[in-house]
Amino acid sequence: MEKSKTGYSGMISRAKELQYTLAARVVIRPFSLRRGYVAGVDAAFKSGKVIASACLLAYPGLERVEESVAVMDIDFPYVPGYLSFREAPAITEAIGKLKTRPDMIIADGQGIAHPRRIGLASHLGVLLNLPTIGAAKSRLIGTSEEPGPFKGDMAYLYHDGDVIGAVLRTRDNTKPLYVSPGHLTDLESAVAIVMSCVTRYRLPEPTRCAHNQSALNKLLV
DNA sequence: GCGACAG
DNA sequence: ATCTTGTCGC
Repeated sequence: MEKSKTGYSGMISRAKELQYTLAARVVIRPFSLRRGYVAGVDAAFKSGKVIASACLLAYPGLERVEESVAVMDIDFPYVPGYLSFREAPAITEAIGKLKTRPDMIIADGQGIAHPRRIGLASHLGVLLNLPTIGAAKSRLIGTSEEPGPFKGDMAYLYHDGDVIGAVLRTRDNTKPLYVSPGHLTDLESAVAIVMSCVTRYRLPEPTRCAHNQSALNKLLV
Protein backbone atom coordinates (compact mmCIF):
# COMPACT_ATOMS: atom_id res chain seq x y z
CA MET A 1 0.00 0.00 0.00
CA GLU A 2 1.24 3.48 -0.82
CA LYS A 3 1.65 6.58 1.35
CA SER A 4 -0.85 9.42 1.31
CA LYS A 5 -4.45 9.57 0.19
CA THR A 6 -3.25 11.12 -3.04
CA GLY A 7 -0.79 8.31 -3.45
CA TYR A 8 -3.66 5.92 -3.98
CA SER A 9 -4.87 7.55 -7.17
CA GLY A 10 -3.23 4.84 -9.23
CA MET A 11 -4.99 1.91 -7.62
CA ILE A 12 -8.24 3.83 -7.44
CA SER A 13 -8.36 4.51 -11.16
CA ARG A 14 -7.49 0.89 -11.91
CA ALA A 15 -10.23 -0.24 -9.57
CA LYS A 16 -12.65 2.08 -11.29
CA GLU A 17 -11.97 0.48 -14.65
CA LEU A 18 -12.61 -2.96 -13.18
CA GLN A 19 -15.91 -1.69 -11.78
CA TYR A 20 -17.10 -0.68 -15.22
CA THR A 21 -16.25 -4.15 -16.49
CA LEU A 22 -18.04 -5.91 -13.65
CA ALA A 23 -21.03 -3.55 -13.78
CA ALA A 24 -21.62 -4.59 -17.36
CA ARG A 25 -22.08 -8.17 -16.17
CA VAL A 26 -24.68 -7.46 -13.48
CA VAL A 27 -28.04 -9.07 -14.18
CA ILE A 28 -31.26 -7.75 -12.64
CA ARG A 29 -34.20 -10.12 -12.74
CA PRO A 30 -36.84 -11.64 -10.43
CA PHE A 31 -35.61 -14.22 -7.96
CA SER A 32 -37.41 -16.36 -5.45
CA LEU A 33 -36.30 -19.05 -3.05
CA ARG A 34 -38.69 -21.64 -1.65
CA ARG A 35 -36.16 -23.58 0.35
CA GLY A 36 -32.38 -23.50 0.50
CA TYR A 37 -29.47 -21.67 2.07
CA VAL A 38 -28.81 -17.97 2.48
CA ALA A 39 -25.42 -16.65 3.56
CA GLY A 40 -24.76 -13.37 5.31
CA VAL A 41 -21.30 -11.78 5.01
CA ASP A 42 -19.51 -9.05 6.91
CA ALA A 43 -16.02 -7.81 7.68
CA ALA A 44 -14.22 -6.38 10.69
CA PHE A 45 -10.79 -4.73 10.82
CA LYS A 46 -8.05 -5.19 13.34
CA SER A 47 -4.38 -4.21 13.26
CA GLY A 48 -3.90 -4.21 9.51
CA LYS A 49 -6.05 -7.27 8.95
CA VAL A 50 -9.48 -7.83 7.41
CA ILE A 51 -11.53 -10.43 9.22
CA ALA A 52 -14.34 -11.61 6.97
CA SER A 53 -17.02 -13.98 8.12
CA ALA A 54 -19.83 -15.81 6.40
CA CYS A 55 -22.88 -17.24 8.12
CA LEU A 56 -25.00 -19.86 6.37
CA LEU A 57 -28.65 -20.08 7.40
CA ALA A 58 -31.35 -22.48 6.25
CA TYR A 59 -34.20 -20.77 4.43
CA PRO A 60 -36.94 -20.05 5.24
CA GLY A 61 -36.46 -21.36 8.77
CA LEU A 62 -33.37 -19.22 9.42
CA GLU A 63 -31.65 -21.91 11.49
CA ARG A 64 -27.90 -21.34 11.65
CA VAL A 65 -26.21 -24.12 9.74
CA GLU A 66 -22.57 -23.18 9.28
CA GLU A 67 -20.09 -20.33 9.54
CA SER A 68 -16.59 -19.51 8.33
CA VAL A 69 -13.93 -16.82 8.66
CA ALA A 70 -11.02 -15.62 6.55
CA VAL A 71 -8.24 -13.27 7.64
CA MET A 72 -6.16 -11.29 5.15
CA ASP A 73 -3.92 -8.22 5.10
CA ILE A 74 -5.71 -4.97 4.31
CA ASP A 75 -4.39 -4.01 0.89
CA PHE A 76 -6.77 -1.23 -0.09
CA PRO A 77 -7.82 1.98 1.73
CA TYR A 78 -11.39 2.82 2.56
CA VAL A 79 -12.65 5.13 -0.13
CA PRO A 80 -16.41 5.66 -0.55
CA GLY A 81 -17.42 3.86 -3.73
CA TYR A 82 -14.58 1.32 -3.54
CA LEU A 83 -15.48 -0.75 -0.52
CA SER A 84 -15.41 -3.97 -2.56
CA PHE A 85 -11.67 -3.77 -3.06
CA ARG A 86 -11.18 -3.70 0.68
CA GLU A 87 -13.62 -6.45 1.65
CA ALA A 88 -14.42 -8.67 -1.32
CA PRO A 89 -11.18 -10.71 -1.38
CA ALA A 90 -11.57 -11.85 2.23
CA ILE A 91 -15.32 -12.33 1.92
CA THR A 92 -14.86 -14.45 -1.20
CA GLU A 93 -12.41 -16.64 0.66
CA ALA A 94 -14.81 -17.00 3.58
CA ILE A 95 -17.62 -18.05 1.25
CA GLY A 96 -15.30 -20.59 -0.32
CA LYS A 97 -14.64 -22.13 3.07
CA LEU A 98 -18.30 -23.01 3.55
CA LYS A 99 -19.01 -26.67 2.94
CA THR A 100 -22.36 -25.77 1.40
CA ARG A 101 -22.57 -23.34 -1.49
CA PRO A 102 -25.30 -20.81 -0.65
CA ASP A 103 -28.25 -20.17 -2.95
CA MET A 104 -27.94 -16.48 -2.28
CA ILE A 105 -25.89 -13.96 -0.32
CA ILE A 106 -26.85 -10.85 1.64
CA ALA A 107 -24.03 -8.35 2.17
CA ASP A 108 -23.78 -5.36 4.48
CA GLY A 109 -23.30 -2.73 1.82
CA GLN A 110 -24.92 -1.50 -1.37
CA GLY A 111 -25.90 -3.54 -4.41
CA ILE A 112 -26.57 -1.37 -7.47
CA ALA A 113 -27.23 1.67 -5.29
CA HIS A 114 -23.76 2.81 -6.24
CA PRO A 115 -22.33 5.56 -8.52
CA ARG A 116 -21.41 2.94 -11.14
CA ARG A 117 -24.10 0.42 -10.13
CA ILE A 118 -21.54 -1.99 -8.71
CA GLY A 119 -21.55 -1.84 -4.92
CA LEU A 120 -20.14 -4.60 -2.70
CA ALA A 121 -23.14 -6.93 -3.09
CA SER A 122 -23.18 -6.64 -6.89
CA HIS A 123 -19.42 -7.03 -7.05
CA LEU A 124 -19.57 -10.24 -5.01
CA GLY A 125 -22.48 -11.55 -7.06
CA VAL A 126 -20.60 -11.23 -10.32
CA LEU A 127 -17.38 -12.74 -8.92
CA LEU A 128 -19.18 -15.67 -7.33
CA ASN A 129 -21.93 -15.94 -9.93
CA LEU A 130 -24.56 -16.04 -7.22
CA PRO A 131 -27.73 -14.05 -6.49
CA THR A 132 -26.87 -11.28 -4.02
CA ILE A 133 -28.63 -8.51 -2.13
CA GLY A 134 -27.18 -5.36 -0.63
CA ALA A 135 -28.53 -4.43 2.81
CA ALA A 136 -26.64 -1.34 3.99
CA LYS A 137 -27.05 0.50 7.26
CA SER A 138 -26.68 3.89 5.64
CA ARG A 139 -26.89 5.66 2.28
CA LEU A 140 -24.13 6.01 -0.28
CA ILE A 141 -26.02 7.78 -3.06
CA GLY A 142 -29.60 8.49 -4.08
CA THR A 143 -32.57 10.41 -2.77
CA SER A 144 -35.81 9.26 -1.22
CA GLU A 145 -38.76 10.21 0.88
CA GLU A 146 -38.76 9.25 4.55
CA PRO A 147 -40.41 5.82 4.82
CA GLY A 148 -43.25 5.26 7.32
CA PRO A 149 -42.29 4.49 10.95
CA PHE A 150 -43.33 0.86 11.05
CA LYS A 151 -41.66 -2.41 10.15
CA GLY A 152 -42.30 -3.10 6.50
CA ASP A 153 -42.72 0.54 5.49
CA MET A 154 -40.49 1.62 2.62
CA ALA A 155 -39.68 4.34 0.12
CA TYR A 156 -37.88 4.06 -3.19
CA LEU A 157 -34.33 5.29 -3.59
CA TYR A 158 -33.69 7.22 -6.80
CA HIS A 159 -30.59 8.24 -8.68
CA ASP A 160 -30.23 9.69 -12.17
CA GLY A 161 -33.90 9.05 -12.79
CA ASP A 162 -33.69 5.37 -11.90
CA VAL A 163 -35.05 3.41 -8.95
CA ILE A 164 -31.86 1.94 -7.54
CA GLY A 165 -33.08 0.60 -4.21
CA ALA A 166 -35.43 0.90 -1.28
CA VAL A 167 -35.19 2.57 2.11
CA LEU A 168 -36.73 -0.18 4.20
CA ARG A 169 -37.93 -0.05 7.79
CA THR A 170 -37.06 -3.46 9.25
CA ARG A 171 -38.13 -2.58 12.77
CA ASP A 172 -40.63 -0.11 14.27
CA ASN A 173 -39.27 3.37 14.94
CA THR A 174 -35.75 2.40 13.98
CA LYS A 175 -33.36 3.79 11.38
CA PRO A 176 -34.15 2.11 8.04
CA LEU A 177 -31.94 -0.12 5.91
CA TYR A 178 -30.87 0.65 2.33
CA VAL A 179 -31.75 -2.40 0.27
CA SER A 180 -30.77 -2.83 -3.35
CA PRO A 181 -30.39 -5.71 -5.81
CA GLY A 182 -26.88 -7.07 -6.01
CA HIS A 183 -26.89 -9.58 -8.87
CA LEU A 184 -29.44 -12.01 -10.32
CA THR A 185 -32.26 -10.41 -8.34
CA ASP A 186 -34.50 -7.38 -8.73
CA LEU A 187 -35.61 -4.86 -6.13
CA GLU A 188 -38.96 -6.48 -5.35
CA SER A 189 -37.33 -9.87 -4.82
CA ALA A 190 -34.60 -8.30 -2.69
CA VAL A 191 -37.05 -6.51 -0.42
CA ALA A 192 -39.20 -9.63 -0.05
CA ILE A 193 -36.25 -11.82 0.87
CA VAL A 194 -34.78 -9.31 3.28
CA MET A 195 -38.12 -8.96 5.04
CA SER A 196 -38.47 -12.73 5.27
CA CYS A 197 -35.06 -12.83 6.99
CA VAL A 198 -35.92 -10.18 9.55
CA THR A 199 -37.04 -11.16 13.03
CA ARG A 200 -36.96 -8.69 15.90
CA TYR A 201 -33.81 -6.82 14.97
CA ARG A 202 -32.90 -4.13 12.46
CA LEU A 203 -30.51 -6.35 10.53
CA PRO A 204 -31.73 -9.45 8.69
CA GLU A 205 -30.53 -12.67 10.38
CA PRO A 206 -27.85 -13.65 7.84
CA THR A 207 -26.06 -10.31 8.10
CA ARG A 208 -26.66 -10.03 11.81
CA CYS A 209 -25.09 -13.44 12.38
CA ALA A 210 -22.10 -12.64 10.18
CA HIS A 211 -21.61 -9.34 11.98
CA ASN A 212 -21.53 -11.05 15.36
CA GLN A 213 -19.09 -13.62 14.04
CA SER A 214 -16.64 -11.09 12.66
CA ALA A 215 -16.85 -9.02 15.81
CA LEU A 216 -16.15 -12.10 17.90
CA ASN A 217 -13.28 -13.33 15.75
CA LYS A 218 -11.74 -9.88 15.78
CA LEU A 219 -11.10 -10.37 19.48
CA LEU A 220 -9.40 -13.73 18.96
CA VAL A 221 -7.14 -12.62 16.10
C1' DG B 1 -14.81 25.76 -5.09
C1' DC B 2 -18.10 23.48 -1.49
C1' DG B 3 -20.23 19.35 0.53
C1' DA B 4 -21.29 14.20 0.51
C1' DC B 5 -19.35 10.03 1.22
C1' DA B 6 -21.42 1.89 2.07
C1' DG B 7 -17.68 -0.10 5.90
C1' DA C 1 -14.92 0.24 10.39
C1' DT C 2 -12.40 1.83 14.93
C1' DC C 3 -11.48 4.60 19.43
C1' DT C 4 -15.10 3.98 24.05
C1' DT C 5 -19.31 4.15 29.46
C1' DG C 6 -23.14 4.92 30.83
C1' DT C 7 -27.73 5.74 29.81
C1' DC C 8 -32.61 6.77 27.78
C1' DG C 9 -36.44 4.25 25.85
C1' DC C 10 -39.50 0.36 24.18
